[in-house]
Amino acid sequence: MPRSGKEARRRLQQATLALFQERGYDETTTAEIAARAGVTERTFFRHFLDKREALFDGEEAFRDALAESVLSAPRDLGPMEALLWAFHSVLPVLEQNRSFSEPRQKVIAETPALQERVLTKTAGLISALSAALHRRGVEESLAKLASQVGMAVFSHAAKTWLDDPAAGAEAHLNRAYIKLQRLWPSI
Amino acid sequence: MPRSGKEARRRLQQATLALFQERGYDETTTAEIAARAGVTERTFFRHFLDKREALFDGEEAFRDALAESVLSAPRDLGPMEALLWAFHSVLPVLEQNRSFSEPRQKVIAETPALQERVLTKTAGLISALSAALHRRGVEESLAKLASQVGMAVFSHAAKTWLDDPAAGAEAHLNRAYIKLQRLWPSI
DNA sequence: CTTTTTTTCGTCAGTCACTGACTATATTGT
DNA sequence: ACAATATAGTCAGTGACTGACGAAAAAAAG
Repeated sequence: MPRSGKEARRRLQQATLALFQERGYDETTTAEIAARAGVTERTFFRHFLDKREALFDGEEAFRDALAESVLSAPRDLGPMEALLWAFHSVLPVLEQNRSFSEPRQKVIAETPALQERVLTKTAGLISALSAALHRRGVEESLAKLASQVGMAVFSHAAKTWLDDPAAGAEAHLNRAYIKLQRLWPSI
Repeated sequence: MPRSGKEARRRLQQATLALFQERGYDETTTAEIAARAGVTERTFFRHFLDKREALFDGEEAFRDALAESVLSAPRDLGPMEALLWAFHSVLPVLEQNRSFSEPRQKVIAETPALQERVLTKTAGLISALSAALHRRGVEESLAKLASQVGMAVFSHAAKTWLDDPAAGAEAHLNRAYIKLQRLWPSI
């Protein structure tokens, strides 16, 4: 077993997903995960803060990319339009990781503890988006509201896309935004 | 010590909030909470599913009240208007529990684990609102989107109201909705 | 008021997530 | 080859949470 650091981390991620699929979250112990990855339980907790976090690696990079994208949006766009611009720009990342996201989503769907963590990750994304909008000159509380609404649209699109990938992520995102606009028929 | 069930439950809630205030969440043990409530640790876990839940008692009733209110809204109201109607109808509950909510909010603000639980409670509210809207004839995914947006408005109003109670909860809710509408200048 | 039934609680033993402190081994740079 | 650094193993411990069982109080039945 190579002591290369990042490889052990990858093996731990794979082992985590695999065991959660096979036995379920509650019936999987961190010791078992470590064992399958050819590593000690202590090493698991050096790479990940807790049992759940192994399934959410890379969210930090995704968050930063999203915030960067908001900042690089054309300056004449309003808050919601800037957010949509950013969402569209990260869709390739989604389509890239589909093979990993799909089984992950199934595990999460049947595990309340993991759903709870999804919510905090989403909250982190909202905070990052909100901060980015604020740096674009949007008033703080308005930026927060816009980010929450935007994330609702994006999450909705991501979900419908996972259920029906044929249409393409782009189309789902557009549809989600149209649905939102229907809430105010005057738009 | 009376073995009355609900009184022990109340003492456990009070002890939980008090100890979280004094020593912080992480430095408080469930055994200490139980001891202050004059009860055993085992009893704590009989009343509450986990260490966090003692701070979130009553949310279930609040959720049901909110959903009921959505269903009892005038039938000619659109989704967002029905939600706002429901929010306004539960504002008295908020103003009622202010003395309890205020210290609770402070503890939550400095405890990530509790913030995570807030998010799941909020998600539960959104689900209930969404189901209620769906029973009003709103298409399912649109109901979910509307509920997310609505909860964003309500949460925002609740927060600003806790920071500045002078204006009254009603005013804060109206202001929050106006802020949202500013996102689409054409409304 | 006594007996039976139900609810709530205490006790005990155990599992498992997670941490700190220390040591060992591999990797990197000189 | 040697020191410096990063990563992993070992060990002992804390604390949240659970299951099983018996005890005691409260409520219901007689």
